[in-house]
This record gives sequence, C-alpha cells and structure tokens, in this order.
Amino acid sequence: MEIGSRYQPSEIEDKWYQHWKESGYFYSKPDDREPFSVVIPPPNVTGVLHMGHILNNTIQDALVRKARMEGKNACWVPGTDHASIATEAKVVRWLRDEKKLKKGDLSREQFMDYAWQWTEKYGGIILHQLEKLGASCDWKRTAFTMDETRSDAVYKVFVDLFRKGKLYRDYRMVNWDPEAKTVLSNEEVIYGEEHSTLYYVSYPIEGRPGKFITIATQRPETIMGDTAVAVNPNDPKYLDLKGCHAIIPFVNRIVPIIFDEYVDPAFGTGALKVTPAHDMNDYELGKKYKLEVIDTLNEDGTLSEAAKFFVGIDRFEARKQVVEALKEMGSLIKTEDYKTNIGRSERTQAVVEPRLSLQWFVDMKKLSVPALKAVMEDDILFIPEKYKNVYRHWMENIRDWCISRQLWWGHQIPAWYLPGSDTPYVGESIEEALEIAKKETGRSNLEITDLRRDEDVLDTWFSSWLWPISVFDGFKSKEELDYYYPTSVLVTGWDIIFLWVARMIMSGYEWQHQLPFKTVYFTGMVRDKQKRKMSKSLGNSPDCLKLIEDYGADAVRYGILASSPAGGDLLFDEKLCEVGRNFCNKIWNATRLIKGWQTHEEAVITPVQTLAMQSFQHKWNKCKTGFNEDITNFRLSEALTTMYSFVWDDFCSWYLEMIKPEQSQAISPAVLDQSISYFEEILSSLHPFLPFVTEELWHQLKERKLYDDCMMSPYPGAMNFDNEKINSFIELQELIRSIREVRNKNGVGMKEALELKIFVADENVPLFEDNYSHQFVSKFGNLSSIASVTEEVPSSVSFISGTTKYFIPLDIKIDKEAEKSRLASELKYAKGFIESINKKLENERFVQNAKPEVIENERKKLADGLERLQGIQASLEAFD
RNA sequence: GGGAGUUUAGCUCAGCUGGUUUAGAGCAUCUGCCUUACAAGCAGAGGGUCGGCGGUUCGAUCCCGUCAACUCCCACCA
Repeated sequence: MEIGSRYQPSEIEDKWYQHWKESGYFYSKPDDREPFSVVIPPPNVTGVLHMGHILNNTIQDALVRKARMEGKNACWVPGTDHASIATEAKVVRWLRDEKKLKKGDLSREQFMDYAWQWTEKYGGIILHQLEKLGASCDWKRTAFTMDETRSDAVYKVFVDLFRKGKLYRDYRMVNWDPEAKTVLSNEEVIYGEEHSTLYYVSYPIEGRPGKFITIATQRPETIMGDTAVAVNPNDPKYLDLKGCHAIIPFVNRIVPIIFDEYVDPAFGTGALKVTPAHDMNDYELGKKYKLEVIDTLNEDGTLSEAAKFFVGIDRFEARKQVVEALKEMGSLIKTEDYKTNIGRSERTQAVVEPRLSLQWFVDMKKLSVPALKAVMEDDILFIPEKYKNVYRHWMENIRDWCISRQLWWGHQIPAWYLPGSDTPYVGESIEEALEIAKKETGRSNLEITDLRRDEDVLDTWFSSWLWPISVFDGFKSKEELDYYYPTSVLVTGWDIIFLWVARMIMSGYEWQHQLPFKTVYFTGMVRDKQKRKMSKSLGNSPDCLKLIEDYGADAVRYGILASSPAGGDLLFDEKLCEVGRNFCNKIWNATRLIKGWQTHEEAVITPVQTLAMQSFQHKWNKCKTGFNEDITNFRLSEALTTMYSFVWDDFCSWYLEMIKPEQSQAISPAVLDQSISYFEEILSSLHPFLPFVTEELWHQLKERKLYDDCMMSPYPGAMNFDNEKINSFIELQELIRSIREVRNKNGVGMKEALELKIFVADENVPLFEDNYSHQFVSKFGNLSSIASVTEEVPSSVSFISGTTKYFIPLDIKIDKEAEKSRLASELKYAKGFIESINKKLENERFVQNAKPEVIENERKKLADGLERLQGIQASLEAFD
C-alpha cells in the first residue's frame, strides 16, 4: 500500500481501536498468569474529558499496556461515579430548562426516574471519550457507583459499620451549603482568601444608660442570633463590665457579658459577639456557658422566623439591610476593610454556613490506624514520597466523616425510624430493619408501614471508597477479588488524597484486612501557561476532543506525558502535542524509507552497514535497559524522552542513514531483516505510549497474520551492552560532527559535494582501527582522503576531537585573527580545566580519601587535557 | 498559627540520594540547506557563577544552616 509523507492519525485510530476491541485483548478473567490490575479513578458521570483525565488515563494506559505486553494478566476496570451533588444540580437544571419542572413539585420517586433518564442519556459520555484516547479498559467490566452490585456493597458496609459501632447519628456543627441545601464534609469545603468588611457595632449595656460595648463582626446579619458578648478576662478595658448584660440590637435580647481566655484582646475592639448557631467557635463557647442556640437561618440561606427581623431575606441582602438599619440607629461605629478566608462549597461555590444539624458520621479514629501504618511503612508506596507527610498529618488529626447528604440522587440511607422517634433501625432491607425494631422495642406487632426511612442519601465518596473491592464484586464473592486484589497501582491527582485515596486505604483494611493497591502515583494538576488551574469558568482548558482530532491521540498522549514528572503541577502547552505529532510523523517516515528499499540476494553488505548494525545493537540494549528502569520507577516522562531522542537521533539520524543504500542500489536481505527487527522492537517499546501509530506501522512494516499485533508483541526488556563499543562509536560521531562544523563555519557546505582531505596527528584513533570506521567517517564527513601527519599542516583549519588533532586544508582565505582568538579561548578553557583537576590531584587528602576509580578517572582527564592543550598550543605557534 | 514544596539556559523542565571531561533535553533564537523517508525536515551554532550567604567535605547543582522570592496543603481569630 502506498503511504503518504504525512502521518494522518484520523485515518487509522478508530480502525485500530475497533480491531483491538474485537480481538478481545482488553478483556480479562482470572487465570494462572501474574495479574496486573488497576481501577480507573471514576470520573463524574456528568463529566466530559478534560486534561486531568487525559493525564492520568494516559499514564494508566501506558502501564497497563506494558504489563499486558509483558505477559501479565492486565485488567483495567473502568467506570463512573454518580457524583450526587453535581449530578443532582444538573438534573434539576435540566428539568427546569427542558421539562419545565421544579424539583419541589416532584415526588422523590419521580425525581429519581428523571435522574436515571438523564444519566442514561448524558452520563458516561466520558467513557466513550476515553476510547478516543486509546484507553485499553476492560469495557465489559464497566461499573457505576449506583449500579446494583456497587449499591449492595454500600448498604452492606453501612450496616456493618453501624453494627460495629463505628457509625453514629448526632447533632453537630456542620458545613451547610445553602444552595444545594445539604451538609458537606470538611473535605468538600474549599477555603480561599476573600475581601470582606469588619463592622464595629455598639451594644448598649443594660441598666447603665449611655454605656455601650462595641464588638467587631463580619456577619452583622447574625446579630439576631447573638446570645452573649465575650471579652478576655485580662483585658483592662472591660473590667468594669463584670456581671453586666448587653442588649442585642433589633431583638433587644438581654445577654450576659462573659469573660473567656478564648477572646483575643488585640483583635477588633477585644469584644466578641457570640452566635452559637452560626459559628463553630461560638458554638463551643455556647456549650461552655450554656448559652441559648438561636438558629436564625433557613436551609436556603434566608433569615428564619427566629431572627424576627429581615425574615425571608437572603443572608447577603440581609447583611446590607442590617448595616443600613444599624447606621440609622447610630449603632454602627465604623467599618474596616478586611481580608479573610471564606469557605465555599466545592460543587456549588456557595459560601458555606456553619450550622447545627442532625447527621450521620463515621468514627474515623480506629479506621485510620492500619491505613496510616501501611503508608508510613511503605507497604503502600506513595509517588512522589512527599505526600506521605501530607497523608500522615491528615490521618493523625482525622475528624469524623459526615456521610449524610440532604439530596435525593444517591444511596438512600438504610435506616428506618418509628413515628416520633429518632432511634435508627439499620438493615440492608426494610424487612431486616423491622425485625430489629421489633426486637429492640419489644413490640412484635410492628408493621412495615410503621417504619419511615431516613430521607438522606450518602456522600458519593461513601461508595467510591469501596471501589477497588466493589468493582470485583468483592463484598459478595471472593472469586475475582482473591485474584485481582490488591490492585497494582493507582494513578490519580493529589487533590483527592483525602477525599478518596486515604479512605480507600481505610476501607481496604476494614473489609479486606489488606491494602487496596501497592503503589499510588500522584499526578500533578494540569495548569495553563500562566499557571492557572484549568477550569471551565476560565475557559483555559483546551477542548480535548478537538486536540485529539487536530494532533492525533498519540500526539496528545505524548504531549501530556512529556510535560511533567509525577507530583508537581504541570503547565500544559499545546506546543507539546505538536512535538508529539512530529515524532509520530518521524517514525511514520522512517517506515516509508525502509519500505522503499529493494533487496537483492547478491547485494554486498557495506562496511558502514556492518558498523551500523554492530554499534546499534549495544546502543539499543543500553536504551532498553534505561527506559525499562525508568518505567519501573514511574519516571514515565523520562522514559519517553529517552526513547524520543534514541529513535530520532540514534535510529533515524545515524543508524538508518548508515544503512541506507546508495541511490538506486539494492540492499542485502540480511541487513534489511536486521533493520526491520530493530524497528519492530522500537515500535513495541513505544506502543504503551503511542498505541495507534505503532500499531499501524507494525502492520505497514510487513505482512502479518491475523492477531500478530504490536499491542500483543513482547515488550523489549533490559539487555546487556558493551559501553566501550558505544563510546568508540560516539568518538567517531564526534569527529564527523567536528568535520561538519568546519564545513559550516567556513562556508563549505555539504551540498557542494566538495570532498575534503583530512590529516590526523595521531594514528592511534578509532578512525584507523578498522576499515569500517574509516569508511564511515569518509562517507559522513564527505572526505576524499585520510592521512596521518606528524607536523602542523599549513593553510588548514585544525580542530581537536577527543584528544586528537585534525587538519583540514582549505582552499579559502582563513581569517587568521578570528582563528587565533578562537584558539585563545580554547586554550583558556583547556588551561582552566587542567588546573581544576590538578588542584584535586595535588590535594593529598583527595588522593587518600577518594575512591580509586575516581582518582583513576581524574588522571585520565588530566592526561587528555594535557594532550589537547599541546595541540592547541602547537596551532597557536604555527601562526607566529 | 502549623507543615510541605519550588528556585538550574529566554521559556518548560531533567539531573534517580556527593566525583563520567568547570551542567543536560525539548521549545525558542542564530547560520547554512526544499540533499529522492520526513521543511511536521536535515547539518551545525550560541546561550547557565545551578536564587543569595555561610557550613560540612579532599571535592557540593546534590548534604546541613540561614536569608530571599514564589507556590501549595492543613487549621480557621470574630
């Protein structure tokens, strides 16, 4: 088949993906091979592919493909996450816009029907997008956190925790999202510095007309909920107020002035209003002094009846109005600009309210013990290691996990109550709960209809934390779990280390008594060139599908892999996709070159071809050894870069150029076969990174039987090599480079086909070792003769390569001054070099303490340096 | 307030736990080439006191201390 000079990814990608799928390569079931299992970090069912997904799925795919090629039983389980808050919000919007329905007008069952409809219609798009990227997932295993198997696991685990006493329901100060109207866990609140105003408000003192105490607050709209004013007992300003009461504006509530060390006398006025219902710290103070808790906010963030004033007005509007009113009353003393950290909901961006409410919590203390140990003792390897610290800090200060959410989309909590009671009866089914209720209450006549189910659903992460177990149906059957669990490696962003990673480790030990994965590879966050996090709102996230369309999936994979090692943030630049595309094109054209060669049995093997094959073997073995080690150590960008330069420079620029037959000449079949088998190995080694182009070229390169695919070819492993051979070849390359530089500098391009003579001041160089080297340098330097000399050659340009001096007589005027100053600077360098080594060698302590091979090497460096120095000096003298 | 990280060429980063010619790559720049695989290319070149200072060491980009700048995480003083 004729192929063009440009690689066209769009023409081949779908073809190969389909082929792989049909071949069944992606599918896995337990057998006697070594397993290599990974789970996908489940993207939101609402999600579309973004750069973060591309990053971590490319890494996973590369690891999985390599394992598969190494003969392991590779199993990559894909799936999606139901993402309760995000999805519910989308469904609500969809109902409003498309169906003209409000959530409030629907029953729970109706709403869930619609939500499933939505999920089936729009959900899981992201999984199809992953196919475009080439992800070799076992699609038959596709899981969803709300499918039957995963839901069963969730209920089982909830019941189990409850029975073990590790789950409880209680009133707590929680983070409330007034927009989603649900509680959030601490990890779902994102703090950021924001501008705010500090209002100074004076409260009258009861029974002492004209006497006031001024407090500072950011949140005047909560004044109606104040039940005390607090000052520091050591603050001289307020000593006279001991035993006094203050009067709260608007509501005229008379509240105590309490004296507590907690108050910082230096902040604001040193006096603090205490609102136990709307501030974590105030709540603690309230408990200590038995203050009344007056909740003045509704669940949607408007002021409640309890506030008595501004009822029904949104908290931020109420703030403005309260401030206006205070001003009119003359109670607003002053305002100050103020910077503070404000917590916002991760999903809705709404400012989070501290709120007292009845919720379900997991007692995390005990769960964290084995999970912390596993990571600190490297049973689970964190890459990069620095996240061990982050993890330890969180684990050691772990707080209970609030798992209930006031939403409908999710797993409804399997707890039931009797009328007028808050005592939960927990079971995997209502029947089970009923039996428990009967037993505990002693009321054997209870009916199912007496039970009322908990309205709330569970935090999405309560299903995600079971993922490595539940994707193998591990809570029901051990068959697959025993084989695939623990999984081999988890690749994910560090931003969900607490939300997901830590909790998976805890659940792994709780239910499997074992780690869920052996290694965690944390990727960085993908940022744009200006270091901004990529986000929809900034519009700085490239359209991933368009990127794949424009450059090809392999190029995008290359671009994202090449841009950063693990852990740190990576600045994504589309330019790197271009580099990747060019690389694909390079190997594409290398294939065209090889395919164009005609073989002939009689064709001679040239000395240069022999040298090429001999030296290449060692260089390739060294390269393989290097990148295999890199991949094993998760240095993927390093591995890819190593391969990139090897393929481009060593293979294309040197090897193929050396093998390439002269114009219209045939090539020996032995040479061609050898070259093709090198190329095949190169394609195999690149396959995990660039699956599509390698598969296509694998088939371009020669006729193949069905299922003889690059994807299933053995992965080239580490091999022995002879460094001496490699180095002597490099010396020849250096010499050629120097000759070309001379040509370039003196305007004697290669193009003129001008053959040059070269004289060598030393016969003991690789150049004279054998005919191969001689021919090689001749050909690549375009030389007519090579001869040795013992004296300076007049009218020539000289240079030193290695430690040997070379002369090239040139038929042009040589700029003597320029040449002299060039030599002078070389002289200076050589002298400095020698001096630095001399300093070491003259130092007795160095000679005594350094390793013998280090000293040996320094001696060689010195000898080489001196030889070069001599050459330079001779040239300089020749000028005089 | 507690903790972590970063600082190497114009840009983005390697340098894998101290010695491999007084530092490497890609991109960008410069020079010369449309040479029959590839201009998405070929052949070359220039460019760095390895953030500052001090210490350990025979020897420091690498280890320790300190200062500076930036980044992030945790906690949440109204």
